[in-house]
Amino acid sequence: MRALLIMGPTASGKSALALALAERLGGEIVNADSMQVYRDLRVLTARPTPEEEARAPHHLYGEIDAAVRYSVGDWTRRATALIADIAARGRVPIVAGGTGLYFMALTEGLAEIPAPSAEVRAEVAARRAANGDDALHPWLAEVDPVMAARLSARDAPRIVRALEVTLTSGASIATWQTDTRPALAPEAWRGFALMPPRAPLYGAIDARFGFMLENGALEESRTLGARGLDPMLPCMKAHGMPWLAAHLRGEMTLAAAADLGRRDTRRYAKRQFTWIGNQMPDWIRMADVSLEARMAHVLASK
RNA sequence: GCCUGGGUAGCUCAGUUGGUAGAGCAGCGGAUUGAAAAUCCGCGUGUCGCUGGUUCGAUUCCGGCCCCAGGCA
Repeated sequence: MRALLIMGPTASGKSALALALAERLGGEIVNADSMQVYRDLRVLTARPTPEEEARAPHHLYGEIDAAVRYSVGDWTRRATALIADIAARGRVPIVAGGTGLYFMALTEGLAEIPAPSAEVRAEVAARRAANGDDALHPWLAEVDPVMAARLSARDAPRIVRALEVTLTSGASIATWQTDTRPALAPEAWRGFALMPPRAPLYGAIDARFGFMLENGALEESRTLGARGLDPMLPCMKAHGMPWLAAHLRGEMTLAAAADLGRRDTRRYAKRQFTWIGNQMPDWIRMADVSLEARMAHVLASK
């Protein structure tokens, strides 16, 4: 069975569409959202409810602890195996989520690169802590001029990654990345991108944040915050979490935290539109807004 | 009804002694190969309330009108 890939900006209704398709086609849903893989913030990350999960098989939702630094590589290996397994059982794999990089890893590929050694990671972290972020780019220019030229001097996460790979493997990450092959064959999938009008989507984002707060988002944040985890961990960066944490520390009002959470979410939606528009040229764009129209659209072109 | 203050970007405002205007926030465009809901790069998006007049030229000066906030009635 050909896999159906459903991408769209946050709050556009991906989960509802995936669920309706799964029920209609006998499908199983695979999560492609980098935050919904975590267990801790069910409400704040808009994960499907237990009732929704009971209506069709859901995979890769809420199974990772917030203390884990999950990655696109971890996800891609799991998702690829799951998609093959679902298809082998004669069911339709429906991959739904908003993380463009995850879909890209599936359809374009993710290079196999040796994991940086613990020693190198520690060395990079130590030098970063000692000399500051500004010292990272000059260092990269010494050991990997190609990547240094490619990256902005202020793009710390990518610079750190490039340093770690080069120092561990002895070869530039740019070299490793040239060997990239799709995890899914082109004929094995069909991609659909939800492209609703922007203004109403922003309205939905704003409204949803209020709904989240009314349904336990603040308590979730408090519980996660109480664990005292590194604020740089991915799960700690979920939209709203840093601001709600600041509010819980008494640094801002709940209203101010909510406004900032909404703003971050709107900006994220904009980046997702950009990703779809420029990284997913072959995906079928769907301007439809209603679930019925979207269902008809997908069923007609799958 | 009268007086005063104010109408400039989506919002809050600055400014132009007359040469079609700029900050913050919001927003927009782009990048994206193991943190990607991350991270980074780029961009003012404007009938200066409306309308006459003076002027080579008006958002700016003058007249009239409209709207908003106070105050006096």
